[in-house]
Amino acid sequence: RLRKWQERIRTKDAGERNLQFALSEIDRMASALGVPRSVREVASVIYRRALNEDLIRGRSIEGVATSALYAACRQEGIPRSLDEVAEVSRVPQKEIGRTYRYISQELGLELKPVDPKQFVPRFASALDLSEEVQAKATEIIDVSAEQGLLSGKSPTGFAAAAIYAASLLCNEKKTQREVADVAQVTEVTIRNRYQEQIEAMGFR
Amino acid sequence: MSGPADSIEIQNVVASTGIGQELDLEALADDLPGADFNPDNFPGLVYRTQEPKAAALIFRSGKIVCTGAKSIDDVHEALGIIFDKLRDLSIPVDEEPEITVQNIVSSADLGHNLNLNALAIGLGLEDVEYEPEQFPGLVYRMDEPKVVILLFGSGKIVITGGKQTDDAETAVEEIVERIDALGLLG
DNA sequence: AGATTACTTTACAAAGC
DNA sequence: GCTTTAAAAAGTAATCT
Repeated sequence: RLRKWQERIRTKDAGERNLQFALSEIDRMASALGVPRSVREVASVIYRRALNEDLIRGRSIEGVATSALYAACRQEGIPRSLDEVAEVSRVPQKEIGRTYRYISQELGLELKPVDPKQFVPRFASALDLSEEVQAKATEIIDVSAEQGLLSGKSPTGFAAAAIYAASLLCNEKKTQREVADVAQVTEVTIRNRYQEQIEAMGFR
Repeated sequence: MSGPADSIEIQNVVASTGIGQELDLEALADDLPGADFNPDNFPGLVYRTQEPKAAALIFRSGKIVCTGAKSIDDVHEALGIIFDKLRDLSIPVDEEPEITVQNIVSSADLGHNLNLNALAIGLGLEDVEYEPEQFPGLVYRMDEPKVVILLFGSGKIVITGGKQTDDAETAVEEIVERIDALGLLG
């Protein structure tokens, strides 16, 4: 009985240490990504829920913690791409995506697909673009999405192309390379999306 | 009436069987021209048939997995060729080993572009996986028939997980009905 | 700036780590 | 969980000319 008692304490301590580690990792990654404190708290709640539902069995703590943060960013409307999250995590992108899909399903998060518009303010400010360009990019996304061009396309690539197009239209030109770098997509993707969007806008 | 169901094409059939006899894969790898056997990588020996085109994974236990065939008839034909090759090597093979179809992969065309965003919400986020950052297709798990459907913006779809020949047709009729009910089918 | 090749997702069996 | 095999869908990416 004494053994059992000691084991319970040991297990409890180990669990407590794991939880502390996960929460500190969420904090570290959130800082590196520059996400607000409120999002870290949402991420912590998601992680604790995953822990209570026993979703961590067979998965790495770091993987679940990273996925919780990725999900929290989406839930709060300030998404980070999987690439960005993977950069500050020690878990490979593929595992983060897989774990996210799993906890999202099991916890019934029911997050809507990422809206490309939500990347515009962050990408545009990283490129020192004006409010005018942001508004134009947002308009381009709305118009081209309404014409069915968004289905199956990566939200970051879609946002990047719209920002590139808007920068040209507003005479604040950024090169495809510059936009590609902040959005973590290739110039080829920007070129392909840009052509479709310009046509949808009735330009060209 | 030509509808989406008429566009269904079987792309791949996965089946399993067994010859009821243990095998020495090292010896078989030497006797079967074109056989690939890397036990360090994978315990199965890989053997490909040209006509019909298929790939078989042959295991030490005598169990065999056949994949890559374009029809159930092709599966039987390809496995028949393999059974005969083994018999030619004086390996006793059951008269008519039972062949079980494990999975049929089909493609089809709904004939209209799809708004995957609206579809994800309309079909119910709880049954749908749509992460365009990771993959351009929307993943829909259907209970009856029990299949998984990948839907793309072009209206082209993939149906997989079915074991019956008509699972794909039933699934296509069902998904068309559900999409239409949402008013999301052109 | 193309073209090519390759990787992402789904399902499934097999034997073994 | 992973390993291997096959095939489709469409998007993205790396590499070469």
